[in-house]
Amino acid sequence: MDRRSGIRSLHDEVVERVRDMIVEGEILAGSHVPERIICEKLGISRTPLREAYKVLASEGLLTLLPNRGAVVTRLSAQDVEDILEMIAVIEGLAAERACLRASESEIDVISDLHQRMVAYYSRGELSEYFKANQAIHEALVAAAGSPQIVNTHRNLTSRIRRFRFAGNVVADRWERAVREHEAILMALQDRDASLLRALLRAHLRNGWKVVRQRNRSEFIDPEEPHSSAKPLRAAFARRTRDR
Amino acid sequence: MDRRSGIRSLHDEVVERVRDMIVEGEILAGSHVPERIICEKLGISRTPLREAYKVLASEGLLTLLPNRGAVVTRLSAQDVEDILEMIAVIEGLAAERACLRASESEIDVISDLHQRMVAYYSRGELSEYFKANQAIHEALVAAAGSPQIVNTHRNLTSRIRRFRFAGNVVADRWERAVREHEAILMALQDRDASLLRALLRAHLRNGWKVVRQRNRSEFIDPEEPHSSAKPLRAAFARRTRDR
DNA sequence: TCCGAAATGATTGCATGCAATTTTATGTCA
DNA sequence: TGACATAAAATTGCATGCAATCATTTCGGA
Repeated sequence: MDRRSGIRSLHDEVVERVRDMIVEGEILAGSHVPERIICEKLGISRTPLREAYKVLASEGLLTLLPNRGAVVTRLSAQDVEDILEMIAVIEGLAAERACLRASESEIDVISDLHQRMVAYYSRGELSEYFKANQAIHEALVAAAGSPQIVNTHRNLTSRIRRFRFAGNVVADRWERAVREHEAILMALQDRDASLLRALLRAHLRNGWKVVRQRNRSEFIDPEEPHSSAKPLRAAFARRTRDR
Repeated sequence: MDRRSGIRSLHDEVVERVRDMIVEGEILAGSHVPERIICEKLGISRTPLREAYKVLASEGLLTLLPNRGAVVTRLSAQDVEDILEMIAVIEGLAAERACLRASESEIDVISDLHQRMVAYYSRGELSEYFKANQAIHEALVAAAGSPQIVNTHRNLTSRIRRFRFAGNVVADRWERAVREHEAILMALQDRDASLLRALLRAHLRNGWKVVRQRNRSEFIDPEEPHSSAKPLRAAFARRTRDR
């Protein structure tokens, strides 16, 4: 939680490493994640890993089954939509605050980020574009001046980040996303809170449409939310066979 | 996280126990919480406790200082207000959903809870009233039919539950709170989402006014967010000497 | 061959131990 | 007495070990 000290203990590092593995798809949704495998991959013992698992479970990325290990949480399309709706209202709240109390220099920083993002777009640098994009949303929330809001926003975005990750963008959507961002920036500069809120909401919705199309197979049926025993067994069999 | 299995592992139990200690004020905000003390109090070893600490820190109730242990997070008045604002928009989102998709029987359950709560009120049973009150808010959010929203709502409410705990109610506020709840229930029965949202928001705001009055000394100055200076000073002296 | 129970193997849950860091106590010098 | 450095004690971070639980396999019987 507390990121202001430069000292980073091992379990903190592990939380980020494992989170990245999940977000970047290195570990597939629904798959079983035995402690030993990750321990060996990271070269650590089980204690800090287990502590990291607890944190990731509390963030909603892992689901811990008592005595049966951890699985990467599978989300239904409805789950993703719900999380996006929550992000929308939280960003809306942040937007209102930001319009009221952000300093001009804070807005200038966001404006700079935006210009940089546009540059990445025109050069076709997708990965850099994504980072800048995310930085803008974070900066916008941060401009509300509330660590609590920043925390909650980060928690929510981390749950669905893997769906927004590279590969989930098509040329058409990319161009529109940039235009939407332009409108967002202008609304912020005009400190038009209600317009900003509406634009952010639409931006999130539009992004979701694309993700939904492309990842349809990824989502589970909300009526049967849990990976049955079969995939566990299959995953296990595969692993033991592989060595 | 997964609450449907009856099996509760020790660290889960510990999370709840320690959370209750914090929420109920047994451990004061800002105080240092050495592992050994809690271990002995609960009769467990440090491993499950440390895992619980990580979860509570990720929920925002504890702040972990690397190599220096855990302190109960102190919130500024602004922090509490920000969290309440987030609860308001999340409950608003849930309200909209609930008005759209809740079944009549779900609404009836909430209505029953309300009647029970009113009965506790008229009998002056504060503690029971609080439980019913909380159950209503949870049921209302649950009526939106989204586990994700329920999770996030619970996470937010747990951060400030200690401020709403018993003793924070005065007769005048109590009566008004009951009346507000009556209006809330009626709006839900009419499935009037925008009215419901406004009522929930006002309800939260009014509750906050009272808490703010009564707990003023509890809150920290947002500009100086850290606990006691004494232990920090020793660490600082050492650090400066070292370079 | 198929089904079910005991045995085997692997994995998780928790306790303990040791090294590293921090905090407190002690001692020295001005 | 007070400031500073050193020594001792306490606390945290991580690794390891053992018991408990779960998954798989083996074996016996129909």
